Amino acid sequence: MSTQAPAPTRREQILKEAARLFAERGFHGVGVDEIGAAVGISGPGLYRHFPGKEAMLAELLVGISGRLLTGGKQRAAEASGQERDPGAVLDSLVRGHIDFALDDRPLIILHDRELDRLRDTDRKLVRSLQRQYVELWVQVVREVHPRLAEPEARACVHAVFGLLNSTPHLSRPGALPGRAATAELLHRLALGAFRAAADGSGQ
Amino acid sequence: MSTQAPAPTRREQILKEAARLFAERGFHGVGVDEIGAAVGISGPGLYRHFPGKEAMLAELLVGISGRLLTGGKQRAAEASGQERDPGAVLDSLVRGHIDFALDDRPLIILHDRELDRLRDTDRKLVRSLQRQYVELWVQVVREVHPRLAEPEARACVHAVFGLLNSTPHLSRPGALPGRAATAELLHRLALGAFRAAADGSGQ
DNA sequence: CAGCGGCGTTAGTGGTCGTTAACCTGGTGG
DNA sequence: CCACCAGGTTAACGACCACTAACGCCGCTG
Repeated sequence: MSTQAPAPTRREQILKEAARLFAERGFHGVGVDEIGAAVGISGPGLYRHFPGKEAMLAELLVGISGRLLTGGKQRAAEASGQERDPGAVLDSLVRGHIDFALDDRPLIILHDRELDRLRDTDRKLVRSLQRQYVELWVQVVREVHPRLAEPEARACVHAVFGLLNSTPHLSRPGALPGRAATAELLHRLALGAFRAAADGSGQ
Repeated sequence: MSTQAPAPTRREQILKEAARLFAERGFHGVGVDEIGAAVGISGPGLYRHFPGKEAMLAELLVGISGRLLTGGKQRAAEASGQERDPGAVLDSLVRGHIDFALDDRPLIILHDRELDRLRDTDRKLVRSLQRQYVELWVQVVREVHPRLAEPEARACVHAVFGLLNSTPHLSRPGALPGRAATAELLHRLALGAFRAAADGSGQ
């Protein structure tokens, strides 16, 4: 890869540590002094980089929602030469989401846990990005499984997100098989769930 | 049914409202005055019923973990006449968990979100109950799908919990099909996920 | 070399929150 | 009728916390 960790800026350090702490103890459970200490500066020094504690959370949530969406759009687009194969697109979406869940565990946790701590305007933005991401999935799922009506497809997508996002919640990471095996397992679980939902009431 | 809502005691009112508020805004995000106001008394009056705010959370989490476990044990036991059918047991476990997730949404949310706000002793108790519940599922899943090794089965169970617990997270309940339809859909998703995981790498 | 702006620091400050203290009140049993 | 107790009340206290103020250091740039 050409991107070789180009010396993380202070802002990025702060965001990374804030994400970890917020995920561990909750937004209200972490003080600014702790965040500062985690990057080697203390307390109010953070205000040289962010206008406030909530701004950090907002940037984290907008960031991850945006990256999920753009990643999803990209995968949906690049797999669509003429004669696009919907199954391959869904496959790619699932794999991309799994990579996210396994590599950015704190962000995935924050993403559906601390959304309500945002100001109205930020929360609306994040929700909009999340909604677009869901709709992207719904569309692809319905191409692969045309028997699924739209509300059912949307419910399935939400449920599968719950499935894919479940791994970060495990306290000790050692409880899982290796990363590759876990990814493969989640992949099978997700696709199997969609297929079972689409196979109608007759099993 | 013979149980016809036998006049909820004050303690029960408090627990119910506290569960709702904790689920909405997080343990640290809710003040004791709000909890009091939600049941018509104000602030410190709660201390006639609980030794502190954390005791409410502890009772909620121990309560739900315990009820999940005893419910699961019961279902596993009653389905096991001689010639027990593992598929039916798993079916029953899934249905029972879905009922819980759909009927006690706040508790399900708290259950995997605010565990870390407990004192050591309470947290250990809850974790122990959760672990037993997981192991119960793992055992049944491996009877139904013997090809699954134990670590994989455990990972699958965690993931399916994530799937089943995903519905409470949806902000507006109106986004789903009716309760029965949602339950049926979740049931198919869960069993389909297990089956797909067990069907090995060949799809 | 002067000055200035980025990036810290420490010392407050106002507000919130969990908890305790002290007091009140209506029903109940001796 | 009186004592008591369960279950409230309001007032206050101490800790904590996000944020601001005032100041200091240091590497640029002109």
